[in-house]
Amino acid sequence: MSIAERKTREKQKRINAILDAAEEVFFGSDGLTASMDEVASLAEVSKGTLYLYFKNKESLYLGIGVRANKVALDYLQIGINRGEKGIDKVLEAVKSYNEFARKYPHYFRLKSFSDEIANRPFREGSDDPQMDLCMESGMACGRALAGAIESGILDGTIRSDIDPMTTTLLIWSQSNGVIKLIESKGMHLKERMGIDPDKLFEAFQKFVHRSIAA
Amino acid sequence: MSIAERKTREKQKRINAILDAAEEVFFGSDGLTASMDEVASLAEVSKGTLYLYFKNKESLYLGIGVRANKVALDYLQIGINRGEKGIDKVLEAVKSYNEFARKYPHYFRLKSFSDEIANRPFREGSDDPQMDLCMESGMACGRALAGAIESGILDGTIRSDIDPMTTTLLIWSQSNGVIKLIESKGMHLKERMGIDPDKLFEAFQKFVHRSIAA
DNA sequence: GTCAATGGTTGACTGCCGGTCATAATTATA
DNA sequence: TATAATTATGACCGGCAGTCAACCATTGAC
Repeated sequence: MSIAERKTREKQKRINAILDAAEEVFFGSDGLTASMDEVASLAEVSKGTLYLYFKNKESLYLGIGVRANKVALDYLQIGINRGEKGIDKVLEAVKSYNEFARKYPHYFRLKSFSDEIANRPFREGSDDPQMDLCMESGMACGRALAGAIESGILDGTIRSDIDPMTTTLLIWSQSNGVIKLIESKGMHLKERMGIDPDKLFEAFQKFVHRSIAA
Repeated sequence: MSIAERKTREKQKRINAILDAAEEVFFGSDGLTASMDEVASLAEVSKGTLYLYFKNKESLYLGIGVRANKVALDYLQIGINRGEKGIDKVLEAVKSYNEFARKYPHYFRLKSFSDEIANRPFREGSDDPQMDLCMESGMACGRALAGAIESGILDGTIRSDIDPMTTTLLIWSQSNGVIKLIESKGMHLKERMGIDPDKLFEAFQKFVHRSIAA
């Protein structure tokens, strides 16, 4: 160990420092002024070095996307553990995921963004390691939810005439859609339509419950 | 009429020509090479003129977003008319909206994008007419769906213990989420998860049906 | 301790693109 | 026809993503 290992460790430190800087710049007060030069200077690294660790700007976004996915997974897991029966696990997971989106709106936005580019058509052998990391961490979220649904079918709290995989995808994408709406409409919801965001999400949970409960 | 009217008509022609060019450039073979210079040259207009009719690039996107919203509304309406009872109207509308997204993937993508910027926080008095047009055309879609839901509650095919407005928002955002997933995962769905996109959407319709049917 | 060699780091530089503006052409008005 | 108003032009500017030839530090051999 020692030499080579220390190098790897230092490299990882560098990468993390760069990602820290990138988050600060990309999520900073004014999201428009997000230049690579700024990230470089904030990470106390030259621009060349930046491009040594990350293929391009998109790659940096994907790097943050990985972090976002990890936090999202944590939240999902918390929800899943909170629920007793399978159906509760699912509903709690969804609720917890919403809490994640509320608490880390930047992460949620970036997650959507990075999911989109990670799944972009016609990219088989990706030449960007961040891309693979991002996809893998994204799929982990899906697996967690799928596990909860399967457990619900097993313990009889979720109807058994549905395909677990299909249902996972549905609930996952629906959650993203609803949360995105809440995020983007923001205050407009309450002020111009008289709808409370929390109430809306509760309605979504009921909606899901009616659809999948045994 | 005559003079002033002719001017307005010609102006509108110009705007449409520019939007045609913009669509061709933005949606063209390689979406990456989408420069304003290119739009200008394709519209056979100087760059200055471009900025005479559209505030900036984003404004052009919004302009196309308006077109997208109009087509989407057409599809929704077709679905609504296809359904007999209220519940059928809703399910057919959703189905038809999915057909829209399949047939005009660019429009669907752009619709998401423009919805996002049109709803961006802290923009009250927008100084971009395209923005207002885009918002209005987007809301028209919501109203159409809301109408269908309300008719379903009235004719007893949709459960009456739900709030029409809330349900409209839910179904709308859920549809967007599911379609976006299908769009973005693309072939991955079938090839790597063995799931047929059409089957997935049918499952979504059933999901909705279970939740809102009386 | 010296000396390559390897791997890591730098920042000036390039090309491109969104957006502007002084000028020019065209059209309306008198 | 002369003048005013409107509409069109494209050279130009600033800024940014991404590159690259030169530079520096660490390492391991002798």
